[in-house]
Amino acid sequence: MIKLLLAEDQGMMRGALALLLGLEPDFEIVAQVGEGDKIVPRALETRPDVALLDIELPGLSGLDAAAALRQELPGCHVLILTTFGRPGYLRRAMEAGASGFLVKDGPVEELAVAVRRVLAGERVIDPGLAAAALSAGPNPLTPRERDVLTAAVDGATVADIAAKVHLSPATVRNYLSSAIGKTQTRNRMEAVRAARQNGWL
Amino acid sequence: MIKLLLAEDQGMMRGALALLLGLEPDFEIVAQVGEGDKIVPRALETRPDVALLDIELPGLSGLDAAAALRQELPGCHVLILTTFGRPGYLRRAMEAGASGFLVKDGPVEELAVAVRRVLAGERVIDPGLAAAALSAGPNPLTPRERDVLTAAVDGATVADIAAKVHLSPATVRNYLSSAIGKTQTRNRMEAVRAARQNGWL
DNA sequence: GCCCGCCCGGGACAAATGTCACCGGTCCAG
DNA sequence: CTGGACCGGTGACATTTGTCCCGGGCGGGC
Repeated sequence: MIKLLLAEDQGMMRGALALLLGLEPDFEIVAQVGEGDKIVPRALETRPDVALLDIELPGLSGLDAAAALRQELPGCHVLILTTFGRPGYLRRAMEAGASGFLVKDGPVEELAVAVRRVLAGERVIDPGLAAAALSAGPNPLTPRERDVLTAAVDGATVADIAAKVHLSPATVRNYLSSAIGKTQTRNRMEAVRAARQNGWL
Repeated sequence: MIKLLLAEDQGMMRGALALLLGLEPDFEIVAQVGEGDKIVPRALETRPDVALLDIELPGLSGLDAAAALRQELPGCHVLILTTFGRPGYLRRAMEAGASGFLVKDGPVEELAVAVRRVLAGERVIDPGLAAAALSAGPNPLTPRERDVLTAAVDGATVADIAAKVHLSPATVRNYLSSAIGKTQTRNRMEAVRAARQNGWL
């Protein structure tokens, strides 16, 4: 019996996947969670063989949870299941020790076969996505530039960002400028967009 | 036998829901589509009793498709199924003649009961969402303000927007200013964010 | 007919933004 | 120990953005 943990915030998706995977005769869903910070505790309780993790989760990110999980429960394979096939996500997933990376666009049948292949020790990654991740290169943004950029989402002013990050407005503008330069964009919004696109956020 | 059409762009979600609904003994999925502009043609072929439509779809929006569907196939009930419970979406769905409005956050079990209730002539709407839709009021943005705002997403400059919408830069700034005023925000990005939030986009 | 809302534009002005040069400090690698 | 990267900050500058004037035109409702 293959024991599965399923982490996904959208209730309907979670329920549907759980039902679906439950139909496989040798699968057993031992835990379902909707928040990232419950992944590790529930995993320690239930000792799954494979953890299916979404990335965008309330609380802890699925990527961070994956890293923690590999620490706490090395026998548990991690399969990332996400809406967005962003190069930086894939890179971070691999660095976090994930065994596979699936996008939700694909057919459902992929899911069960991916679980089995991961359990067999294989790595499951979309070839096109792997190429994109390599061609995009590593994250060029420094931690501070990331902080400032993430604080700049949905139109915060320089003063807002400065307050959020506890920096001088002048410094914030410098970081924004350098981030804009590194992303080869023309303003902060294009920069956050580009950084998001690449999974650098 | 209740015949269903399922429109959803995310392959995994679509497949999972199809399998799930297929388990109900009296349900039959007669069509699955991943693009909005295929909804009406497929519906005309297969004559479903209920159409389950996502809103954000490539091609035609699920809301526009709903309106068209009500025209072409009045006997078919429309059930909107969306990630975002935005007030303006609900309003537009009702205006388009939808019989129900579900958010994907809820449990899967809701889905089948919603389909049955819709078929029984009932309307299925989250009460909290209905209240939000009423309290938010109707869309205050004029068509041009909407155009300019949607062209302003992801950080386009005034010149970019002007080119996209075929307007003078000065006019664009005027529309942006009035949109910012109506949304009670401080800059264009906050305005698009607020407009999005309310489903006014 | 007249008002009103929407459309399209211009000009002027203050504020915000993006860029650049420059400062000092820490810390790490060669 | 020296160069280089990152951090935090300042000041000056040009550009962009947001606001408030103004103008004219079109169409619908009372």
